[in-house]
Amino acid sequence: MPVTQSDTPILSAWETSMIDVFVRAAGLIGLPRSIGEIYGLLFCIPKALSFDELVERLQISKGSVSQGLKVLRQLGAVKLHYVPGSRRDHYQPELSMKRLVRGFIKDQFEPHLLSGSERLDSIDALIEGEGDEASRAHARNRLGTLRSWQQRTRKLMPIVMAVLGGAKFFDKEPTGEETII
Amino acid sequence: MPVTQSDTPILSAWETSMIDVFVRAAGLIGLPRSIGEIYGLLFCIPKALSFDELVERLQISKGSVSQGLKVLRQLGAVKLHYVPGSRRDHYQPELSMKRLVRGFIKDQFEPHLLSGSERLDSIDALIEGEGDEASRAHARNRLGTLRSWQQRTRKLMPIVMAVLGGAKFFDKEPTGEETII
DNA sequence: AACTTTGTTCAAAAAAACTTGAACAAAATG
DNA sequence: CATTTTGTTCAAGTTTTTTTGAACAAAGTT
Repeated sequence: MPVTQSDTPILSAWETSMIDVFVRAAGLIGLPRSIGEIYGLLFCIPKALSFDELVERLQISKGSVSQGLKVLRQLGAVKLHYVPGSRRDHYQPELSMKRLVRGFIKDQFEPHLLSGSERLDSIDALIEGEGDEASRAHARNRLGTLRSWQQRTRKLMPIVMAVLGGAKFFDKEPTGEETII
Repeated sequence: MPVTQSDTPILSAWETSMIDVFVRAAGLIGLPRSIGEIYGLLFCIPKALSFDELVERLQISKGSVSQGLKVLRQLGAVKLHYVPGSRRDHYQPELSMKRLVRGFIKDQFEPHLLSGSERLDSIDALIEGEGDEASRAHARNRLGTLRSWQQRTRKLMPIVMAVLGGAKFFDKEPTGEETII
């Protein structure tokens, strides 16, 4: 018997649209379509879904679902949900924006910031071994600009988290311990 | 005469490292390597560079430079700099982090947020035409979550800009008009 | 222990993104 | 107005990323 596309659509119209939103959002932050689809479907459905249900309803390969869930777990964007009487893993979406953002920053952003600092130090060393004093001065100056960008980015993170959590934020400097939102 | 790689390197060691930093940063925000290279070189050099100088020193094609500069201009990440006696365009990097970030948000982020709002409205409509009341209720609920994420993202932007500008930020709510950084 | 279920891994295929360079347009120059 | 200079466009080529699916591992069942 030829395998035709089932005539009862696997996803409803609103689910398809919702998943589309997440696919685009994933693209925006540099994640593959399949990850957007997986999170999107979990976001739509009231109950926890198993691996197989994701494969079947999204019509994507086991490989993609396996890798996609791995990344989503790393990011803290999905949670394992125990389902009595089933030995399959079941997944639910993390719905706290704060936790989602924190996971993303921790996993994708901070590592780059960190390695960035080391790289800047090594550039500092290279500068001293090249050119005349005037051009070294300019180079040092630009490196300083870059360092200030890094610092400001670092300072920004806790503020972002605070705003998202609705929590109070305290500046680390003793001069201005003021509250935000 | 065979064209061998010139033996006077076109980029010094520190410039190469610095450009590497920008190439990685570009990747982090979803921009191609060539754009990181172009901005990176402009960032290193004290004087404004012409189109041709970019092609020659970076050893990339005219096409890449042309497209790269187009994007960088859209983002406001480079500025045209008039050089007397030359009819070539000369470019300088935008060095204000605040302006760089604003350009990026305006160009790459806001459009998605906006179209996102419209999409959410159309999902709202789709929900009403499907399923039983219980599942519609759940769907509306999740849509609400998504809307709240959008709103919070929107609220975040001005705060980010304020922090980057070193300017004072005032909460819109009359309850807490407190200062930050 | 053999078999089934559940999920991972990874090489190959497919798709997407980026770069190149030749053809082209626009404007200045001789 | 022919020529040169300057830069853009876009089809084709290249590279990178993503997806697939078959082979495999781990753990539960009979």
